[in-house]
Amino acid sequence: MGRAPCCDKSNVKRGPWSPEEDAKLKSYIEEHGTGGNWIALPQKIGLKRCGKSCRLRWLNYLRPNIKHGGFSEEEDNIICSLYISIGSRWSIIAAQLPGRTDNDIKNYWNTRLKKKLLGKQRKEQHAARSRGEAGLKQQQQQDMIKRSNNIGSNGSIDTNNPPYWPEVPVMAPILPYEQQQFDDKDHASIRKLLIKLGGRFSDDHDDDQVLIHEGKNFPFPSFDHQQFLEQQSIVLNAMPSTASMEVMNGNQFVQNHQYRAFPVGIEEEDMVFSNNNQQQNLEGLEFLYSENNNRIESSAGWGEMMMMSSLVFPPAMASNGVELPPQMLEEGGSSDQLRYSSDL
DNA sequence: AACTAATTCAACCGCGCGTAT
DNA sequence: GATACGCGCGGTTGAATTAGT
Repeated sequence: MGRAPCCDKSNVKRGPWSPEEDAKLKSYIEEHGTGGNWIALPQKIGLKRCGKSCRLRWLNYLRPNIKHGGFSEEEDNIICSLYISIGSRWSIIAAQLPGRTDNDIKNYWNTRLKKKLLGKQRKEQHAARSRGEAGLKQQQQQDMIKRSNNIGSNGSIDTNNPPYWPEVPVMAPILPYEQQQFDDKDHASIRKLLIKLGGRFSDDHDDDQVLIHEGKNFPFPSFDHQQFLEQQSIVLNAMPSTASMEVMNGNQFVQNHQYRAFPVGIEEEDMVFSNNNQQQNLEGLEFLYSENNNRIESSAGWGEMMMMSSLVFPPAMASNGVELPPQMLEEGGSSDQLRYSSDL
């Protein structure tokens, strides 16, 4: 035999609460309290609601000093810390965050925090894989330099032997959130990552502050965009678009720089587009360069332009152990091909 | 502007537990 | 000890909103 329902479902109102219902419930509880019996409460007030529904409405929305949204970094860290030690005990976690309800925290975790954390985790895995492929990439970089010689000093291209475009790597498709499976393995790996981060969502130091900046507010002058682009323009015309700072791999601060780009020697009007929209969207061709490992992290583009996503930067950084021949910089990196945004 | 997909979050559901009888 | 009942919790649903095409 099944469990008896807590109320007559056919005789109670369901769905969103009206302001009138809210007012009735709020004023009654503020004046008389709950009386220790939620089931009997709606009858006393004259509400056609299930007692459980009244309780939920009061606890999650009507009771005083409830905060909605706008979770702080500190709250994120508390949630993550507690999640490590006790798991999805939302009511206990909520008890540590004044003004927050278990329902709110649960929703926040499921819709945002978990995703944020999984994104961070996948980035770490990606970086780890890339470190393993460093040797192979170095070879590709040298190959690219050789092929770049086929760009003439006037910017024209030897069509029989065009500049090097590495093949686009086969990547696992990024599924929409609903199609991603957060099974026990994911749950375990999230916990593992959180433990690694010391229970904090953000792995910043106590005396450091993690800052996310975009566009012209980017405050880190130590990265020389002009020099960087001059070095890279053997392959690309590029201009800085946006930049951000984040923390990866525990304590290491990393600056990411986003650029708009197209190959050197290929002017905008020379690009082959499969439709007009792509031409209009040329400005949207972007890639993200990570100072951390001297490589492109990601890109956004259209149609044929997606080949950009596989570009490996020429070994301009000393850590690669390979240096660009000076004449390459002169040939490909002339200032008229380099567009630099002073807005940054 | 219209349509679709993705995201958010309030509300619902059913189960386990504690307590009164 | 057995039963009934209400409370509280975590998981899930679906409407509303927002973002993307």
